[in-house]
Amino acid sequence: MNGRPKIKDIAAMLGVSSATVSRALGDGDLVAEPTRTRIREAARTLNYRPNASARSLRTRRAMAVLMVVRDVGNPFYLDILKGVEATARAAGYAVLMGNTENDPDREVEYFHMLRDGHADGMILMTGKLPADTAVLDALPEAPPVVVALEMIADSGFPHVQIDNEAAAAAAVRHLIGLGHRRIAHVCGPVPEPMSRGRRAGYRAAMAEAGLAVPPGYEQPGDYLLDGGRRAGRALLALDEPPTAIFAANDEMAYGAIHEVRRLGREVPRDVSVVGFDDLYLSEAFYPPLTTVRQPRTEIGRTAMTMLLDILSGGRGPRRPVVLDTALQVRGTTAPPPPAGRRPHA
Amino acid sequence: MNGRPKIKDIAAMLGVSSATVSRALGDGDLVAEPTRTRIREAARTLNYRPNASARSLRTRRAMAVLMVVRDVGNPFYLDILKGVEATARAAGYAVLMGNTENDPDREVEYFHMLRDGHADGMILMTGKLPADTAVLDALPEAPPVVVALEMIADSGFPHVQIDNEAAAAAAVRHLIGLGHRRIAHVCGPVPEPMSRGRRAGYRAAMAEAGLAVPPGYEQPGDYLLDGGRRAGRALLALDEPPTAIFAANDEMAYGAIHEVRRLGREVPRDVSVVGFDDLYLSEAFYPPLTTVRQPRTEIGRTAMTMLLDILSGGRGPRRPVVLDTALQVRGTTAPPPPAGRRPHA
DNA sequence: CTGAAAGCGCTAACAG
DNA sequence: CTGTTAGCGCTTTCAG
Repeated sequence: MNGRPKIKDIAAMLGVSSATVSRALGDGDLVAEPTRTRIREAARTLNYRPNASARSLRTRRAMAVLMVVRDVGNPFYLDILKGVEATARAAGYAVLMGNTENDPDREVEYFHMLRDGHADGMILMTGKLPADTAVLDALPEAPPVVVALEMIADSGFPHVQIDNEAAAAAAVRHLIGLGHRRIAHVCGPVPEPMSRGRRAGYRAAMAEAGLAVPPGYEQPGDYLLDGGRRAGRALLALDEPPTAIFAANDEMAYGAIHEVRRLGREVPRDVSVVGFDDLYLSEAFYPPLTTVRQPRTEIGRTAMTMLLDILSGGRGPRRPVVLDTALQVRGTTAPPPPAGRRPHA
Repeated sequence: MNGRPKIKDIAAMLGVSSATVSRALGDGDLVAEPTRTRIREAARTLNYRPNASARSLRTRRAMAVLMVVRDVGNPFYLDILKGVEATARAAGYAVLMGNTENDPDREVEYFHMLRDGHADGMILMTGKLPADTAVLDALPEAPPVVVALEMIADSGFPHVQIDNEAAAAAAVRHLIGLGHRRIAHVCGPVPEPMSRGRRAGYRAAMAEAGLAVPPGYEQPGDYLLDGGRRAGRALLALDEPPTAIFAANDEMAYGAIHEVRRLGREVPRDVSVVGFDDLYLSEAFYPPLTTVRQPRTEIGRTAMTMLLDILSGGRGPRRPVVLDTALQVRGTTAPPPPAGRRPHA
């Protein structure tokens, strides 16, 4: 049989109408048992599969969702994608990858794809909405969009996230508990709510322990390796360098550790380091990285579940869904060096 | 304007036919200049976007490709995805993610998606074709499929890959050059051509240097952290443990290093380790991992470029495209310990 | 250069 | 329970 078979072919071959075939192939039992099995068998023999666009055009459902991130190359998104994919797939949805690279044009483009029927819904992980609000206005009142991880102020979209502030505070308290008093923080880009949240947690934990945050103890960062390196270098160059560093993500923690070592200090002997994310293979690092674990797969799963709910008529949760984090205490944290042996010795 | 505008709306509003609108919005200059701009402006004002399914149904092109991997959660695929995405996007194609997890049903499913018009082409990175050949038979004679990275025997599909054997041999030669003579290999799953290739390279380099591969020096592995750990443990337990280990991928190299350290040896002082892949952040590892770098982004770019060629009528390269690898010599390799100080001392 | 008309393959009224 | 009919929104002959 050349050229994929269509419903019409099956109908003709079996002497029924195409409507009957369509119904027989669907869920309900709107078709009498004998014909139904005949039709299904014929379909299987012919290796029939409904044409995707024809069906979508008719039903107005693409059976696809769009997962939009800032950088597909970032390992952070992997497990989230995994959770999204598994949940989507179980519900019969395909997953389209969107990558914005912070390009406003692309950000808009993906919203367009929603409107033009490429996808039925979107999971947004870029931390912002297109500046060009025309796109948003063109969407229906309750667009099938779920925001994951990153707060978008006043977006009104349902979202799933973690409590960055609480998690960061817990990480810093761990360091304080070990006896550290000079604890520095490598921030993420501070315009972003996520970075601010983690910094707020750092500040809160310091304040609650009566510890000062000396000038230079809050280093700017970009969530990248090099930013971590720069911050590490700057911190060790201070007159009173910290004995512990809390980095806003694992990648910067790696960078900081790298630099600390390059300058002849040891981790955690001279300087303790805590990260945030618990990347794949962070446990394989040496020493294994102490870090805040985010339930990434579950974030993906939850976001997709929320989206599915919305797509089937639900409104989605009215308040943010907050998932639990857990501090993974591993090998990069230890009590501070004895007072006589400052790391800058 | 409620409800997305369609061509008909624009046509009515401007007093032209919908055919004219369609043409004006297309590429060619089949429409007189004045009307053409009028139409385009109207479209922009209305925020018009053609309906994806309607267009696909008519043109028989989904403008989407499918990238199928065995495990979306594996960081290895990240940069490849990045290359695919960038190239696809530039050509106006969306990227659908496929994840098989080695499930034969899913493998088949993605081929179906090709046939039913969900996607126009596929980049296959699973290393195998569905066992159920019926699916394949149903495809056109030259299906728009490109195989990346993994050999599929006799598939006949164009493919892009690296020379696993040569790259592995180069890695082992590096160890030999440092003076190592007792070099072990942690294999990937040996049924896979990729794993066999790397093992073949290991054997070839050993043979060419006149070095023996004692029993137990070829450890089975699974490309996962734990497999690396197990292999590392087994190797150090040998009567004559190796002074160097070549792992078939970075992840197992990490596992092996982890275990070597747990047993009180140092890397590279007592044991040198070489990986394969050069994962994101492998340079941030401590010590930075010596490994074989694969041009992952380029692999993705190349595969997608080949696919685009096929989709526009080309036949694709008749012979495999082989991209270059490069050994990254970093911190986990060093000359072997002096004879008196065997690692099992 | 533009319009009229057909039709991609499917599903959903509406009848019977 | 099944058939007839219409139409989703677009592109593309075919005429003019």
